[in-house]
Amino acid sequence: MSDDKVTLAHVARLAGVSMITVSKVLNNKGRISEATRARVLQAANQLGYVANSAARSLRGRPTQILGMVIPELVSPYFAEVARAAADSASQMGYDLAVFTTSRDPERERERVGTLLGGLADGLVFVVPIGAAGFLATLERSRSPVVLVNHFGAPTHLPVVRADSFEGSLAAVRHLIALGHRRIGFVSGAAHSSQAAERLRAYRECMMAAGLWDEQLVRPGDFTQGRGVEAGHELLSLENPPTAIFAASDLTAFGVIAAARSRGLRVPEDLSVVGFDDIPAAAHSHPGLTTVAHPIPAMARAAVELIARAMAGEKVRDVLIEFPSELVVRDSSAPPPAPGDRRKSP
Amino acid sequence: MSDDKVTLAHVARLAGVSMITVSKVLNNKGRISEATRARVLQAANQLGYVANSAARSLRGRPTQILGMVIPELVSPYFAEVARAAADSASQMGYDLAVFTTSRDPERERERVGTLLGGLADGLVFVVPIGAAGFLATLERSRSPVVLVNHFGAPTHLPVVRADSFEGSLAAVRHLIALGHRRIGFVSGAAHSSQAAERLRAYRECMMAAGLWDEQLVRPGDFTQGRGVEAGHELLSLENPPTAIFAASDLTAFGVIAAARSRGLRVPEDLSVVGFDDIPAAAHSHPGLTTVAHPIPAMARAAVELIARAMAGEKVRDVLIEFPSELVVRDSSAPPPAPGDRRKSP
DNA sequence: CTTTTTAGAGTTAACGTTAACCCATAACCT
DNA sequence: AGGTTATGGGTTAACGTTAACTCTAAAAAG
Repeated sequence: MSDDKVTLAHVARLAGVSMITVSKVLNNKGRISEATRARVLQAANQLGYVANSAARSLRGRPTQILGMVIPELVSPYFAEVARAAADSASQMGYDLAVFTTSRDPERERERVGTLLGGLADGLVFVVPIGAAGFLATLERSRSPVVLVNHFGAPTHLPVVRADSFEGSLAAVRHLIALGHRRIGFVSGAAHSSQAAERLRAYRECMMAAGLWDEQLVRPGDFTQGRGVEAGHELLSLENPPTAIFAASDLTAFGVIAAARSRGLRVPEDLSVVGFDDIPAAAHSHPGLTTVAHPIPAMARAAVELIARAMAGEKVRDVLIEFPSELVVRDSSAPPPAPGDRRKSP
Repeated sequence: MSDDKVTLAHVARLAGVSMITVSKVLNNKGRISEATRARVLQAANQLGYVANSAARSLRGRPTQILGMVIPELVSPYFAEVARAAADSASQMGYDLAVFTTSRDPERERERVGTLLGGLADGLVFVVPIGAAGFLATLERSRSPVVLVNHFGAPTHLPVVRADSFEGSLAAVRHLIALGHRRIGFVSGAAHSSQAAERLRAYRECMMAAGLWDEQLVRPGDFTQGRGVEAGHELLSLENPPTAIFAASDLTAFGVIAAARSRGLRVPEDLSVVGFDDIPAAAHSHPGLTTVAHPIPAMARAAVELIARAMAGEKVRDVLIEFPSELVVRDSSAPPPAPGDRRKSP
């Protein structure tokens, strides 16, 4: 009942021809008579033959597969990136093989090797926090590689990324324009260059407006849980903020949860702005004011860049940067009039 | 500057040893002197050597990679399944390679072949609408395979799935218990067996309660857009429903949007219940009453099953079914008192 | 001082597929 | 008839890696 692997040899024997003939039929190469072709296809079907892609790719054939290495799929941001890329790839006739690495550098290296070592024709590498230590290796590789959201060490590899600075600037300016003077900030993970950009924008803007106060900045890690903690920390200050800018939407949700648990209303008592514009931001109540990365556009650009590289085009040193954009929803409003604010316990 | 692929041979030449020695060092096999080992590692590093996984797997070595073939990542349900599986796999020391097929049967076959043909040690196949036509082929394969959410033709392959019937029953009963008598239903995609189960539960429950009316059932396709349309259709009936059960959360959001655009409040004027419990369901306003599949548990079960199969255990004919569960939030409430309801234009 | 053991390295062959040739046969020219 | 060209198909030799041996020299045992 259960054969082992079915190989070309099995099909060939059943069809009464050589392996090569089978290979030619299956790849539509060379000249084969209709009769032989039919016999081979029938035999292949009967045996349930499926080509061994490892052997095939070892022989140097393109696989029509694009690889993606991404830190994780758990956070909505990365999930969005993966699905957008899968979409774009599919539209261009490629399939996307998505690998997660849990941010383990050893795994990153391995997975990149797996993909470039024959499995995939090209690689989209979504750079994790802290960037990869083996970009040099990647540069040396002949295979087309595109880095997504790389902000680290300079490289000749093509990069597609979304700006975090301008969008963050817009967010803080928005809050200042609404009349806020005490604006808290919950930052992203320590080694994320995206997080650094967001903090830099906040700092620059606050300093320029003469509103800078180190107490208003709390470390974060992009998670919701940390948002809750940081929210409580900020709201416990003796001169608490009337608005909080969080470096991710999840963190912003955490801040909102913290505020509510203290009896504060959003946005009447506290304005909250997030970053990422994950789908939940639009569906939450109140709708979350946030900064959006154009993820589908980025994904499309990355896939297109890969395709161009595979077509032989030179893409060294290409850098495509997408602007981030402030999306104003309902979680930001003017600060409460002095004395009008509910006191948090 | 740019070498071609770096192979064992290159490393071997640089280190002044044979390829085999290099292989042994890199795989920690055989006896190698410390001096040689160090020399080889240094050479490998210097050249940026990465093993060619195609060749390696061709040779029969396990890859520590689990494959997942899934229709798409665009809908939150599938995205959740993928991320949960990646999580479980990672915890068990495996990596998950996720392939999307856009529901193209040809592609499914190809991708399954790619994965089983050396790339992956096992396969989690999330069965698309209408099931796969090549389960027989899969059954014959020696590689461990688990089907997720398979409801189609009987198979000996192990299956992990979530029930849709009981949860749907609970949802409709919940609405009836609240006092609703006119309960609409927007179904899922035509060929989805999950959708069929949900419809079957609705029909059975409504008939048992003497509330069945064919007019109240509208075809759907799991999308939000179709939810909007179907919502309008149902609310335009001369005797419109006071509650609508949608076969997916996205569709439910569409129904809510339709209701709001007609000036109806949810849940005061119209109760809405979804299915899936996607993350947005918890964050939306009002929180969506819905039926939850225990996706993380399913994913874990699937991965564990694969692991057991790889360990040699017999898993033929295993069927693990998880119950679905009604999650009551704020989008369902008693129907408005007669005459009290806002009229939709 | 010979024999046995063992550490350390190398040889051979094979995994499944296919590119690049090569070899028949038959049909077509001049 | 002798040569040329299609046509249909087979041979050979890799792709990069590694399992299972084999070989060598030196250390340990007798």
